[in-house]
Amino acid sequence: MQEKYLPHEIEARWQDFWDHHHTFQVQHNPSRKKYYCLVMFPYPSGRIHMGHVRNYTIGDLLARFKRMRGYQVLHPMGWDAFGMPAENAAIQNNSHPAPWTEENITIMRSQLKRLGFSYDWNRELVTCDPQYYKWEQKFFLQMWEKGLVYRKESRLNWCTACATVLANEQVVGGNCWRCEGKVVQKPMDQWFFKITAYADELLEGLKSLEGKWPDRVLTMQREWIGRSEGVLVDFPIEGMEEKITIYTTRPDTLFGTTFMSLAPEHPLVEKLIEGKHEAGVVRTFIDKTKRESKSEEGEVLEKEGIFTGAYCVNPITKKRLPIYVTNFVLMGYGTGAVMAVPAHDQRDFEFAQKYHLPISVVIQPPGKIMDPRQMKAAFEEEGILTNSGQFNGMKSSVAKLAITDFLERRKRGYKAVQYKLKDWGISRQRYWGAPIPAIHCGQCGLVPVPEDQLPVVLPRDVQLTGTQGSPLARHEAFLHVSCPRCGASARRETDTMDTFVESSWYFFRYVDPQNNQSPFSQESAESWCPVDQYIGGIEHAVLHLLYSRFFTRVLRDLGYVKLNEPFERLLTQGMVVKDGAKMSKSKGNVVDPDYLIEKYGADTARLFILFASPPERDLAWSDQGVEGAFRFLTRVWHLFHETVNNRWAGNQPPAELSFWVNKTIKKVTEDIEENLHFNTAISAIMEFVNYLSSIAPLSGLSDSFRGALKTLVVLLNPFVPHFAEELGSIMGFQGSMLNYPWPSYDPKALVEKEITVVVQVNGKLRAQLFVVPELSQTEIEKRARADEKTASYLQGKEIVKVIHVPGRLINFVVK
RNA sequence: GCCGGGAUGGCGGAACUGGCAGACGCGUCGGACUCAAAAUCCGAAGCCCUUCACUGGGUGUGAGGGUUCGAUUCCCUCUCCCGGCACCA
Repeated sequence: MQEKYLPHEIEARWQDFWDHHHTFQVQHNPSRKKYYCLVMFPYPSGRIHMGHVRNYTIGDLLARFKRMRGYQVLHPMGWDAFGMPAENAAIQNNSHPAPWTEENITIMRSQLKRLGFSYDWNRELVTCDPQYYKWEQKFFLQMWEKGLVYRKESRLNWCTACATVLANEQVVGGNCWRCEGKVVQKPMDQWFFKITAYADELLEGLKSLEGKWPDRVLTMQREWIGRSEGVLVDFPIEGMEEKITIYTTRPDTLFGTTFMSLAPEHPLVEKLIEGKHEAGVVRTFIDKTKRESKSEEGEVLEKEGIFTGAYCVNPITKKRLPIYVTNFVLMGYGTGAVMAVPAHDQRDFEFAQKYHLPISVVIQPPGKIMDPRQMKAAFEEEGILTNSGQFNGMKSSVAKLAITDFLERRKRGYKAVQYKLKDWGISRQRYWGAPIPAIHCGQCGLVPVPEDQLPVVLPRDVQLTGTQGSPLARHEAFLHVSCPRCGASARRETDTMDTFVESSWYFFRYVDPQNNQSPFSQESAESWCPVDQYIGGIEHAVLHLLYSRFFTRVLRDLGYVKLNEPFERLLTQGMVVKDGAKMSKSKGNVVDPDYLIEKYGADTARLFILFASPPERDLAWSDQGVEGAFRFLTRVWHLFHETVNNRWAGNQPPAELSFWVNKTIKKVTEDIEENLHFNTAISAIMEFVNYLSSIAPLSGLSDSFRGALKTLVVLLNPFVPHFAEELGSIMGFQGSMLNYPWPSYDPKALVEKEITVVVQVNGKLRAQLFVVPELSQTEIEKRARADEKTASYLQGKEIVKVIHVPGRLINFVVK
């Protein structure tokens, strides 16, 4: 055994060993229990950063631990390879996204290998591979057939100078981020996935994840879906056939409606103002609002509106209500029309005050009378109905039902459920993505690409300019096709899919990645899915995780899988921060993983990351902390070195050695398995090492001491695998430590022979007694009183009460 | 504004079900080794006061209050920090 701990030599050797012995390859075996451990796959952006290292270290620890616990573990890795950075880099370097992506993958793969992660590299997948996105195109066609895909006009950011669609984050202050050209809202036909068809199910499904996913992720998804129950109510328009339908969650306030608010884009507006002298000003107002509505994020605009000259009628009171177009009603939610109840809705209240519209109180707080003239704000809580005809005196909750019922019976209103969730727009006017398999035919309209023509391969021979729109639209060979239905010459769809589509199902492909007959066999999916532990950043709390849940249900309904939820447990790890900020190039506070590996080795990096904080919290980087981790490994190394070289003379292991061994096994096992608190597991190992070092001189030659070292090596294995493999082989383990079972502990060995009982007087610590666990209260009390210091506090006092917590403390309450 | 999460030494963090607060690590200080330094090893330490010293006492988990023999832990009020949502009718 080397005297010095030489991480590089050890790590290279064991990485080779694992490679040659195919240690990480896994084939499903129905007789063994399975564990699918997945970390969110990376975008191949260039090099691995500390966030990746943290993410993958946590996954690797669990994968190795579970394997030692007797599971067959699926632990795959791949690349989320489509996306804009590749395209931007290509534009900048006048090259192509493919080689850029491939080079990055090569670099990052070798970095991951140097960190010693236990991936089954045979299952590696790359989403820009036609053999991958082929199946995605197939899903698209099947979803289309099922009515889950549709086209709709929607407004996009359009740079007039580049003739390109921009993502929201590429619009800077109303201008293009690249050329600073003017950005306008351009309506374009877009492809959508009908995720709203699953809104209720996606919401309901969250219940089954309680306790297994972080609460805040569940809350965020719940709010994002944003379900509300209410009523659609029809308001007849004076002098017109049409009605205005509004959505409200407060039918109990219906009697308090004093005007009507329409969104500027509401389809009835034009009809309402037609031929009226208000038409001109209303149009001007709408134009102005459209320009301003792209307001800065988070800013609440001053409420404004304009009277249309038209009136509608409250279906229940028959009162005549002026119709306004306002800048605060959203077309995208509900019906784009709102019954305005200024007394009980703050927005309507502000608007009514500004434009001197009547305020009518119909809900009174219990035991109070509100006067509209005195009100400073709307009363939005529930209360007792007033000025509401036959519903007077009812509580809001009761009146809601009663009024809804009343409206339904007269066919003036209907119960309705609304969601904030919108359908998923998947069209991207971008080159580097999976082509949408559709054809535009002059005769037949939109025609799906026949399945046997998949994949629709993204052509490689394009020039990216960043202007003039998608290069696919100029690629003659790609563009021109004959219509699969009528044979006429037709045009291929040039939009590509949102890259979130690839990541919505990659976890299924891993179970059977080489399958060229189907996306994956049902059998493999049933064997491995769901993912038992999913690990990734909180930034995906809504989008990626929601889309994956949606896709899983779609694939279930298409007959591919039998599950509802793809990810059984979710761990969202915190950021890696340094000097109080997230590591980033612009802040200049990045620590390069390669540098770390060169200086200390992968095991030190892994140990520090796991030790520095619990996984869900942010990790504060500390160079000295890394030193500390390295120092710990060196200390352990020396402990083994001295032992195998018989440097210690003693052969008398203390009685409590077995207690220590068992206590440490218990603590480490439970911390990993139950709480995923790796930092405390490591501190338990450190305490164990400290103890072993302290007894080494008197017991280093004994078998039980050497046995304890063996246990230590096994416990260290998931954390610092190269290190543990090396010490394991020195201690006589054959092959990889991964094939050795995780140790169990003996509960009998955990029973202590002597315990500490704390003596308190009025809750203040005064003495400690060292006693056998079974000692009676009377005896403990006697000994406590015999203690000199305790006695001095009891002197001259009356003992009111004695509290004895067995095995812990005795407390004298005195006066 | 609404909804979450959090606040513990100089720092990262620990503490079972309400029972010795500060485990473990970093940093600091003192000592050993060394010509010297680094590395390593041993030891000290929440803070304040007290004692020549041994010691002794008080106080302490963001602030204030409450429940309890006993509160980092439970309840109420407040402050600050982080995250999410934000005209959603």
